[in-house]
Amino acid sequence: MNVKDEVTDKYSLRGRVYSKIREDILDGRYRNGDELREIAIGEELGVSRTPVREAFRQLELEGLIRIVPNKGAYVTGITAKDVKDIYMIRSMLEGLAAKWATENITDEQMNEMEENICLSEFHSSKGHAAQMSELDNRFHEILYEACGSKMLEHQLIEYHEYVLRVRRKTLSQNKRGSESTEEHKMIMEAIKQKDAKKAESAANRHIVNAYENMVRNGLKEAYPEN
Amino acid sequence: MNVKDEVTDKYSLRGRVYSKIREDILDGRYRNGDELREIAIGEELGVSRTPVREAFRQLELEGLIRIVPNKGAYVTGITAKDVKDIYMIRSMLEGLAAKWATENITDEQMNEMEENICLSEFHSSKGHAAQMSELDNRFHEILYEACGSKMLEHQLIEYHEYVLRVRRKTLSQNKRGSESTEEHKMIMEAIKQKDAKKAESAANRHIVNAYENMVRNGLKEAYPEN
DNA sequence: TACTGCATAATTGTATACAATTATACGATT
DNA sequence: AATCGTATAATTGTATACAATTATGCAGTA
Repeated sequence: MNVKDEVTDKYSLRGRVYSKIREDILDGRYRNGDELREIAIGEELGVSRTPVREAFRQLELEGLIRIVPNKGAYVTGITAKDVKDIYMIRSMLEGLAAKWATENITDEQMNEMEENICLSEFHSSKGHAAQMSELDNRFHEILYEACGSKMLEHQLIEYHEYVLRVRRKTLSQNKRGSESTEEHKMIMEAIKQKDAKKAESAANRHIVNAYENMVRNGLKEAYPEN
Repeated sequence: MNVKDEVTDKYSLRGRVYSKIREDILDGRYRNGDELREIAIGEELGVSRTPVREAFRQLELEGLIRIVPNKGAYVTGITAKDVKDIYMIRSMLEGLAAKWATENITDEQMNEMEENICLSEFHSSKGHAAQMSELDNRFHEILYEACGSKMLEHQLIEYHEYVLRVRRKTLSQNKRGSESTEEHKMIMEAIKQKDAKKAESAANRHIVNAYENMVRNGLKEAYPEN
């Protein structure tokens, strides 16, 4: 797949409609139990029902809405507990990815990981929040690619996307930045040493720490209790 | 939600068209790289392009096909390695579910689990393959419900569905039946004793054992190598 | 032969029309 | 007043029409 394809894909109507509704659910614009009407959403986005319906089917598969046949689509949303569960699940899977990466990472991926950490240390010291966020995302993407499993990569990307939205709700703060980079470094070094156990536990802890940081920054207040 | 809703739900939540195409991919009728044409599949199933397109969007989200805009839908399929990866991922998540179940299982769920194992022992001794299969599926469903996490349950059901298809490809054999029941019993007892660690490791091992049994029964021969 | 350019066909993307189902309003009946 | 039944409206499910894009075949040319 060349670059043009990727761009086309990303901005195609299909993707756009799906992404928009998904974002609105994860951002809390549509709330738990809200009924989504095909025509209303279509008009809002300037499209017909067809692309909206296709998006609905995807959202249902993802568990964000529930479609009752011949009745309608109802937002399932996510609660504070869901977010916690996702982080716990992700902690395990991220550990598995780190473990597998010790066997499967390529030299090129290893290099990009080291470069990523080097840059993170720089921008962290400067307090560049936007760059830090970008580098953090990229670190995890590299890890997912490096695990050598299409299935695990696919799964982790899905959870990571959840997290990107959730994080918007909590305050971004750069104190976590240096801690996070330090943890990335530990994961990277364990992978470099091919120490599977160490890589796994470091990745486990990293995600749990990220979650606990979010809780301290008002996650509970941003999501419904149940 | 009454019974009728559940039934309706079961057959349309993931529509008929989606299920059929998915099955055909997982059963190997469509092979890696095959191009799926909306009209052809629609005619085969006696529907128009609209439901087929909706199914395609879902299958793409699941990673079973890849849609290139304005070109077509191409089967991604699953390889022997994918199956292995899924089992390893599922092993971890099933362990997590068992761990969480020690805290969240209801008396009713515990009872059904015990009943399930009792029946499994009976049908195993009689060599009733169909009942064994049904009871095995149900055991895992109970475990997923009992973990008390919508997110984890959703995820495990998805993986479990994969497995249902995959298992068809390997010979079902009843020697595994008694072993499997024994393992279920260990998981159940650990949950009953609220021994989280024991429950987790027992569930981990159970899934790994199930995978190894599948390998012994010709999994590799049933799927493409890469 | 190999390659280019154009016309045609095939396929997907989107909008719309119609059918099936469900929700709602309102009058009749008790 | 409350309830039931029916007519109407609203909404979803599916099919089809048309537009946009891509694939294909073929004549012409070097």
